[in-house]
Amino acid sequence: MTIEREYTTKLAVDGVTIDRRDVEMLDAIDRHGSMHKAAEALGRSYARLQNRVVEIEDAVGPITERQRGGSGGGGTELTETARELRRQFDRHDAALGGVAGITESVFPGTVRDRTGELATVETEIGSILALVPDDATEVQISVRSDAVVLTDPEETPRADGTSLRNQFTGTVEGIESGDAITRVTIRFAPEGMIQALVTNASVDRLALESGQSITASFKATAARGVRLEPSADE
Amino acid sequence: MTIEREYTTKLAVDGVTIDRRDVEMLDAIDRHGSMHKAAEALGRSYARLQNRVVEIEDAVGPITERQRGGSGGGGTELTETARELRRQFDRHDAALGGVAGITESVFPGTVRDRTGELATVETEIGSILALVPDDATEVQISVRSDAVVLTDPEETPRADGTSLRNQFTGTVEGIESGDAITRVTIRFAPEGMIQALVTNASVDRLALESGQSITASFKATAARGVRLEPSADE
DNA sequence: GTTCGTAGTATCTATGTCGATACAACGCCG
DNA sequence: CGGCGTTGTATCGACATAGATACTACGAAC
Repeated sequence: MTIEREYTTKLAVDGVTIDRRDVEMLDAIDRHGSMHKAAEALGRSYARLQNRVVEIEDAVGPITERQRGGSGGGGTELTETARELRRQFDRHDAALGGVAGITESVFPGTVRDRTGELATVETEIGSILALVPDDATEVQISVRSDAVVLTDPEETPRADGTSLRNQFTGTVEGIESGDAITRVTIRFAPEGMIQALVTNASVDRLALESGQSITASFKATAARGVRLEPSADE
Repeated sequence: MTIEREYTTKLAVDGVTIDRRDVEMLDAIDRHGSMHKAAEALGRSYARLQNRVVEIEDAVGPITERQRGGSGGGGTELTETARELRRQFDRHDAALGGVAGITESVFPGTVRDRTGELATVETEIGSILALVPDDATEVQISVRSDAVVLTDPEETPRADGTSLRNQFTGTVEGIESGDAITRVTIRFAPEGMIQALVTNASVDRLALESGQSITASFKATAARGVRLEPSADE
């Protein structure tokens, strides 16, 4: 059973929800200069596409300047609003894509102390400071590998000079290098492991190799807890 | 125009795509012990719900043990597979929720050097090492505030002792404290700004206050570029 | 004033999803 | 042996979405 994490990106603006299809529509209008050509290029019906443009404009204001008649019969141009929507969508989509594509390290544990949404969670690798949902006590802490910072244990700054609240020292167990990015697997004392994504250059500078001692740090705000034992009976 | 970033969470397992509705269905079955009661509790029709269970099982194997007849008429229990699906979904959902809810700092810039997906991007605050799409040259770099590490400039480790490839020193401009988390805004020389999410405890330990000099660092793998000038004409 | 390619609008139809309904099959229990 | 509350299955209709089609309106260029 192979599980792939997926998602769909949306923007809720005023009254409407803009999805990928809408953004592709705006893109096509921008490229072709008319809604008719955009519809044809996308394989959509002109009528629906035009309706959708009006629907969005009713909610968020003008996203197009549409002209009928005139040289060439008229045409449609995007407004700056439309371009801003597209940029926002692309950024959000990239952020979500980052989450879906990146490995995470998972540590089951139990919540000890709590201050608001922040809590100390007891796990197999030690205490982790993380964001956890309000009512949870048994949780899984998950840490995105692109949030894990590696440092030489010798030079790791004193804990009070940084906002990296979680620091664990272990040994390098695996190194998988790509074109520019390397995935480093670090093993802690009993059986915990964490993965870190770092640039190849960082691998060189830290002179990482298997068996070496290394410190992995991550921020409390980058560690998220998910309630393990589910939903209370209602 | 207020824009809210939204998303829908999905898991693609073998042949099917499992969404929030499916997970809520599994949850209800688990709580009530039967598909009939689950359907009633969810306000769904039993027929559709049962069809969906079979549909999922055809793709991923048994997610329930269903018994008809017997004491109480029978009932339905979840398998461990179903529980694992639910945990995966919750983790993924939490990760996506983190992205959607967190502020990002955005820096427009132009790509200089590139090695695979990693590139040096020239921005208003200086050179940023970031992940950028293959064909882009004009990009927006966006940095999640929960990935920004704050350090005392005096104690900031030498750049070659860490995998934090991007370091910028500026002055604290704003501090907004919540129950447990504080959002710190840092201003760089000309006009660039970045936001960092840190624990309140970190604010204390770094003795953060407005006007103070501070170093903000983030990993190259946590900085993502989005193509600004869109899609090539086709 | 005719032409042309566009915008704008209304209506019909196909499609897919889901609830509603009805009924058979099952097996323990009294 | 009948009752009961399940699972299992088939069919119908409601609803929303979108394509297909047809027609009007527009305005510069020729």
